[in-house]
Amino acid sequence: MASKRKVRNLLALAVMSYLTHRPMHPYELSRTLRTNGDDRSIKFNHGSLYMVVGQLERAGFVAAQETSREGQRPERTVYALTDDGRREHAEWMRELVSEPQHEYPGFVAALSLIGALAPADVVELLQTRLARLQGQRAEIRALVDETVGNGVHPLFLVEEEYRIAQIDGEIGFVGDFLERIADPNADWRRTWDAMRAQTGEDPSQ
Amino acid sequence: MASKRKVRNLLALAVMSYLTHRPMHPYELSRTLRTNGDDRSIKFNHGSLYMVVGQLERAGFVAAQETSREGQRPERTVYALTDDGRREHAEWMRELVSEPQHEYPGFVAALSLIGALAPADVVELLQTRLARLQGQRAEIRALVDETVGNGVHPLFLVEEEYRIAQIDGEIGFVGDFLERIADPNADWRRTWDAMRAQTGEDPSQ
DNA sequence: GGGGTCATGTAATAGGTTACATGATTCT
DNA sequence: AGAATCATGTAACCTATTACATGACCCC
Repeated sequence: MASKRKVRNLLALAVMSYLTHRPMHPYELSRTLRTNGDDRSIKFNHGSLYMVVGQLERAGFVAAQETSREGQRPERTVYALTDDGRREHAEWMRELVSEPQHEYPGFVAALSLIGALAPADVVELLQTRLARLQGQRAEIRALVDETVGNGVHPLFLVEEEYRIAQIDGEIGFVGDFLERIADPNADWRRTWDAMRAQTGEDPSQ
Repeated sequence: MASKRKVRNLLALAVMSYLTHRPMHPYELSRTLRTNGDDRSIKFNHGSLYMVVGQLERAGFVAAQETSREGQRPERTVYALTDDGRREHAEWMRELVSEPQHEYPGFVAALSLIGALAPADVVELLQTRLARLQGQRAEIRALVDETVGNGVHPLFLVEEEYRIAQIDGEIGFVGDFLERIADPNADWRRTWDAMRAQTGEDPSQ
């Protein structure tokens, strides 16, 4: 099922999404994505956009429609979604919503190698993380509240609610982990120290 | 702070981590990563490993130490961590543990564009997701329990506990979201339908 | 009317994945 | 002894990011 999509970059999904409504030229897409704040959810930079549009064109999901000129600005190529593109877009969306994907966040990588650090250090680092997580949570909450205050329905910010749920899960995990290793006599802490003694690590780093 | 690391690929972090203990040649690294199950936490494929080792060498974090030959097998270059490499490794680990990074999971992208799908459909898709999340959770739990049953201390699987915490957060979120849109007369559901009527979407897809 | 910034895109470079290649070992 | 798989690496090909380029508009 995890089909071999011809274009995998999620920016392409956003492009197809906007082209569902009406044809646009790349720069307009770029603007729209930025002002809609989609760049909080999808990695985006100016250069990649043109690349992605090119890929979509080669894949037959969008087609150049006309090249218009307005005032004395350079010519712009307007792209429209093809029928194939419409199908691809819907299918991809459905897949993303229904099938959890295996991903590789940096924190997971670090956790899997955490034995390399001294537990006393890790306690400090995790406390820092905890504070920052709480800060991020507050920022997101503020952003959502402000936007909703301006009359936007929370449905349009549901991805931010998801982020908050993830942050809360992480805060819980970090708290638990800290409890297990903060006390120098705790089981986990002793195991950790013992392992590092074995492999001959410098206990101070 | 969020320094401009010369090598950003997380696979490089794992490589440096293993080279902390002793010098190895790339193929041995490859084997070790696989058998230790690090490929669950760090994206890994055979080809990238050689690339990453090359990058690390150019950056001065590892150095070719000797080329050994065993039996009639091809020659292998053994790499050792340099002092710079040791510093970089420790610093990077500390950064990853203490600073939450902004990342771009596929589900967030889909959520931010979710308005393109019909709410009735989304209900179904989310139910499917929920079931799969529960399946994944059970798999991870089983893996952890089995490994711990074999005498491995749970400290060495802490990244899997983190995954479970994230999945639990996601399950909670999806459940809430479903409640908000499952009932055709719920506030969210009506907003959603109204928006789609405005932009003239086909209600059946 | 000159200095910023907006609008619009292309080109150069670096990063990552897949495919290919080849001798050694093991299995039947 | 031929087939399968392990061991080991290189090369070709995409993908993605950064840097460069250039005319228009706007402010003082």
